[in-house]
Amino acid sequence: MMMKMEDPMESLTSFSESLFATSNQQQQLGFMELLGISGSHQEEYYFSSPFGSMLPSSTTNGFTPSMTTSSSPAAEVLNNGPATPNSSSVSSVSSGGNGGGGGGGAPNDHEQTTTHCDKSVGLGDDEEEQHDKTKKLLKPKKTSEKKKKEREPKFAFMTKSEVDHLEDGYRWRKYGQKAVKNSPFPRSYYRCTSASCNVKKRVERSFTDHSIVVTTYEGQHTHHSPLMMPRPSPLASGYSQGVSGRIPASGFSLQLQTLALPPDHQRQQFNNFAPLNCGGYNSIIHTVANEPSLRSPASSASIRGDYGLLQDMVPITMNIIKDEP
DNA sequence: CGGGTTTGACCTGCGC
DNA sequence: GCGCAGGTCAAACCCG
Repeated sequence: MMMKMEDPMESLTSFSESLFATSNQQQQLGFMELLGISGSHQEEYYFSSPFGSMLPSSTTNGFTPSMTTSSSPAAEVLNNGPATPNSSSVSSVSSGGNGGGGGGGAPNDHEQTTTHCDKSVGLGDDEEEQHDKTKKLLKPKKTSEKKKKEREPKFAFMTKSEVDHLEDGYRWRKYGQKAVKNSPFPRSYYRCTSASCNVKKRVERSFTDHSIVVTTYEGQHTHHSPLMMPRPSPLASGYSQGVSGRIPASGFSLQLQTLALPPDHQRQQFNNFAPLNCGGYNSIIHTVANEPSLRSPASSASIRGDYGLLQDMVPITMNIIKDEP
C-alpha cells in the first residue's frame, strides 16, 4: 500500500530530524505509551536500533528516539545509517492505511468470530458454495463498518538481529505472511494471543540489509506481558530478576545484536534509544551476541538476568531524551 | 487435543 | 474501471 522505498540516507535524515523535532515534546514517554498512547495524529513511529552499525556514531549525538509527530498520514520513514555499506533502510510506512484487508474490520480475535453473520442462512448446496459464502459473509461486516477504521498508532523498530521474531515479552500468534514487493523477504503478521488484546505487529527484514529486522507494532496491549508474570520459565524469571524486581507494567525487550563498537559508543547509542527505557517503564533492550548459543531462549534468559550490564549501559532515567535544545 | 504455523484466497485501498 | 500490493481470514497442517 503506502510502502515506498526511499533513499536510505534521505530517510534517515528526515527520520532523525523528525525525531529531534519532537523529542522535546515527548520526553518522558514509555514504550507502551509510545505504543498506545499517542497523539491522535501520530500513527507510526520508527525507531532505529541503537545497536549494530545501523546508526552511525556520528548521528547518535543527535538521534533521540522519540515519536515522530508527523501529521501526515504516513510518517516518513526510516532509514538507516550510512555507517556501513549494508546499512539498511526501511521503507515504510504506512499509516495503517489499509487497515482493512479482508476481514479487515476484525482486528480482534473475538471479533473475528463474527462469522456470525449468517453463515447458516441460505447455505449453499455444496461445500464449495458454502465455503464461498462463508468467505463472502465476512464482507458485510467490513463494509458495514466505518469506511475508515480508526488507525491504531504504530510504532516500528529496526533491529539488527538474525532472528526474525524478536522476543518482546508477549506471546504472538502468526496469522499471515505476505511477500513484499521489492523484497526477497516475506512480511509476517502477528497478533497478540491474549484474547482481549488486539495488538498486532508486522515483522519483515530490510531488503537492503538482511540483518535488520523491522518490527512494527500496532495497537496497545491491554494486559501485562506474559513473560513478566511469575512463571516457571527461566526466561521470565531471569528477566524479572533482571529488572531488579521491578515488574514492568508493560514489559518489552528486544534481542539485539551486539555492537562492534567501543563501549562508549554503545552507551551513547543506547542512551539515545531511551524511549525504551523511559517514562518509568522498565523496557529493556538486550544485547545478544552473535553466537547461536546466545540466541537460545535459555541464553537470552541469562542475558536478561544480566541487568547489570544494561544498567551500566542504560540509565534508568531518561537523560538523553530529556536533553534540552 | 490445544495452540501455533502455513498458505491460498479474498478484500480493500490506492494509483494510474 | 482496472490492476497491484498490502492486510487478513481460515482451513489444513504441524507439533508438543
